[in-house]
Amino acid sequence: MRPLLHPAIEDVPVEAILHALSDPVRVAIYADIVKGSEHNCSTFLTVGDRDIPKSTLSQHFRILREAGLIRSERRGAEMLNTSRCEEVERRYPGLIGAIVKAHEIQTRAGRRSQRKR
Amino acid sequence: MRPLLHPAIEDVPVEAILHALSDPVRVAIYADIVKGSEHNCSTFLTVGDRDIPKSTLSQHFRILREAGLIRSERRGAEMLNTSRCEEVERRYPGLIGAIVKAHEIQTRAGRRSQRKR
DNA sequence: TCCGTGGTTCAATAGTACTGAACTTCTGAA
DNA sequence: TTCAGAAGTTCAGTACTATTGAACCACGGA
Repeated sequence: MRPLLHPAIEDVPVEAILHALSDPVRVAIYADIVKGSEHNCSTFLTVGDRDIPKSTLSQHFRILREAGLIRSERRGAEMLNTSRCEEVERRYPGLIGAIVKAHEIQTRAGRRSQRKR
Repeated sequence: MRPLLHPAIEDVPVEAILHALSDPVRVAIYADIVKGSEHNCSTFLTVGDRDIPKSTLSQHFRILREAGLIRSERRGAEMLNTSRCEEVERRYPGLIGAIVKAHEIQTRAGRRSQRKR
């Protein structure tokens, strides 16, 4: 297996970060990781009410990783993913916070409008 | 020609905004429009040092428009594009500001490293 | 009414993303 | 040790999205 790639934040264009977070599954995953607890990939085999195949999940993690958003470390058989938000914050202040907050706002609004139905 | 679609901000998912701004050409265009002046599309027939075909440009504007980021109005033969950032700001506070700022930081860093070469 | 300018639409092609199947790596049990 | 199982990755085929040239529409002015 090829080694995990963790680019320096300086080498990550904003576009890559926005692209990584422009997928509903990936923001959901990332928002969860940012909350602070360590996660392995299998935590996310279902996101919302969708089942995600593990090959897809693996790609999602790769994209988050290569956008400099998370750090993945092999721990035995599994993988521990932690957020790199301090680094991102240093380079692009306020960016991650605003996106995660926007995601929360949307999630709350979504739950409200679901209750109405 | 079909009428221009301007969704209500409430109907725009964050993912659409991030996706719209995850393209280098589109952020560049949007950053310019946010600065406040009105623009028609042809202003952007070259972005940076790339030539953009006008069909492509038209699609980029459509994506920005359908992400709720800009408002386009026909003025005679041309199109005036203005930013809807107050509305976006009301729904997703801090988001646009952080992204535009990140884009500036990157542009500055890019110019610096080009000078070094 | 015709031309030029500014945009859009269409359809073909190029480029990404998703996913099942096969594989690797590690752990724990027998 | 060996084997089964759990956690991920890789590959390759298919499905989706983006880009772009060509043809078109819409308006304004000569």
